[in-house]
Amino acid sequence: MLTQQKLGISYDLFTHTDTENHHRIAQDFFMLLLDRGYLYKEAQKLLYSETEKRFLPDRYVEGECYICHYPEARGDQCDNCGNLLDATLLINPRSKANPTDRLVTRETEHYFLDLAQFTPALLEYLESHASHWRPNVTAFSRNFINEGLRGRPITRDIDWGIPVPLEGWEEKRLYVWFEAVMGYFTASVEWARNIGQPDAWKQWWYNPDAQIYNFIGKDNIPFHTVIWQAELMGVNGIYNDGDDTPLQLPYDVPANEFMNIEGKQFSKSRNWAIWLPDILERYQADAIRYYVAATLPESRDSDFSWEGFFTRVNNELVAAWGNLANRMLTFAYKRFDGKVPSYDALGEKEEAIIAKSEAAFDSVGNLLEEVSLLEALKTSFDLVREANAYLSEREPWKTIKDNPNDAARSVYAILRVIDNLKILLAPFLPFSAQKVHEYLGYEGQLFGDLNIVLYQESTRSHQGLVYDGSKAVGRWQKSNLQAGQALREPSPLFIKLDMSIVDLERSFLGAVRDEHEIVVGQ
RNA sequence: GCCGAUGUAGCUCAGCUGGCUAGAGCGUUCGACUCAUAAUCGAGAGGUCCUGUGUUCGAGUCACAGCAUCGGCACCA
Repeated sequence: MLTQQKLGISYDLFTHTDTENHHRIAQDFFMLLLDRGYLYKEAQKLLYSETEKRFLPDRYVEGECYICHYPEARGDQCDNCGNLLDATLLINPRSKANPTDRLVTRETEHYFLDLAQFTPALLEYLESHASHWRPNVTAFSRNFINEGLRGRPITRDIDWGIPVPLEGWEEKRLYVWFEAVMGYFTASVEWARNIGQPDAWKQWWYNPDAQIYNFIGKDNIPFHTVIWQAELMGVNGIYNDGDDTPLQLPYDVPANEFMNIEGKQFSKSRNWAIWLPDILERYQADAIRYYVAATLPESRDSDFSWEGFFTRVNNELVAAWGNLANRMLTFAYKRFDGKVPSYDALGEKEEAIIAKSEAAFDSVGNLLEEVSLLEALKTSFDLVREANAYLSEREPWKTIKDNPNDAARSVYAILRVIDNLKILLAPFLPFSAQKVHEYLGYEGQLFGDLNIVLYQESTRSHQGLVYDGSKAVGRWQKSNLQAGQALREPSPLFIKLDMSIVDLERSFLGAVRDEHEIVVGQ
């Protein structure tokens, strides 16, 4: 949470799934689905470890492949012949953790979510959203459904997690994926209660105008486009006192592809990773945010490289936007008596560039809504470049000598464009937006505060990251910058990076980490 | 193996329902400027649009086949 706070990622409420609230609602979901006939019971055979006294998931099992007789086949798939396997058919199955352990096949009973019942409704849901979804998400989900939905077990023989609320099922728990996605719902209920308006969550879930977006990685697509929808359809009307407004389904599930590091996949265990708490000690949050946003894997996998970080931060963020803001704020502060210049009238060029920056509120706003974040960022940066080009043409540093009014007009126009850009870029660069806001002489904070709050329930407590917007003055609105407004003394928005960071950061990749030096974020 | 996505300048990526003399940013070359963190501005060079076959007056865009990368394939969260 500390890391998210430092990065400026805001949530109305970022909470846990191990709360009483979440447990209670997840159990209510389960019972309602059961009552309505969307769950069924079935016995299945699984491998059981007599020493560990528990059933082992396939991934913890190895044995001889019953197809090609490769001796090291995994429980779910054989790496030699590539076939998907049934773990209970493995020859001489053994536990990975404990190879001498004897595994036996035992029968166990579980509840299954009967996804097949939802097939027509799910397909209809998909088709009605396909036009604004990313192609991969739609195609993948459609295919997942058309392959035929099977019942999915939603309970497990484990001793941690949410208890199954039925007599005789005390030894079993709800399957994590069945209940984890409910966090979207349960968190909103918790939030409503926390702010003292227990029904406020309905403005998301029972409001046909609300649009729910779930941001995920591509590996989680079916959970967020099929299973969660089925669960929601199944509990339609829950907690709504007989009102027949339908429970809202996600409007968009903009799954991202994967971001690699220096050409290879992230791996925590091999420390092929970037530790946010670490790099937040060394770099500005906005620099990190800029690079990640600019290389976001929106439609294909992308790569986080330190050389890329270095060049994009220096040549784009610092050189284009940071420099534009700094050069004009400094110029105005030094040459116009520390004030936003006064001018008699704006010329055509000034009107044009201001109008263009104002029009961007619509275009960038729309791009953000459709989650075209790369394009949204690019659109704002195009404007930055245009502002720089305008300055080269108008040259206020020259005109100020013999035509101060002309210079004033130019500087005013660009300050106003900068004021607009501050807001247009704020979703990406909130911290530097705040700086620009202050240098321009405004009061107050653009964004509210992110607080880490301790919540007490009857038997336990948990922390939440909570956004308090009461002090926020930032709005998605055009600038109304007043001539004569007193500026504050500016300084550069961003720190220019030294080339040495590239080799330095690369040297940390894959190296042994000294755990004592880790700044733990959460 | 099956399914899906992706494959376009050195790098990162746009190109929706076929009309492109294939675009942008960065890098690179040349020139200009000096208000600014040696930042900025202008001009130029740079591409058998993964491969092959086909449909079409016309294909980066459609179809089929293949190759490569990534993900999913249901008890891993």
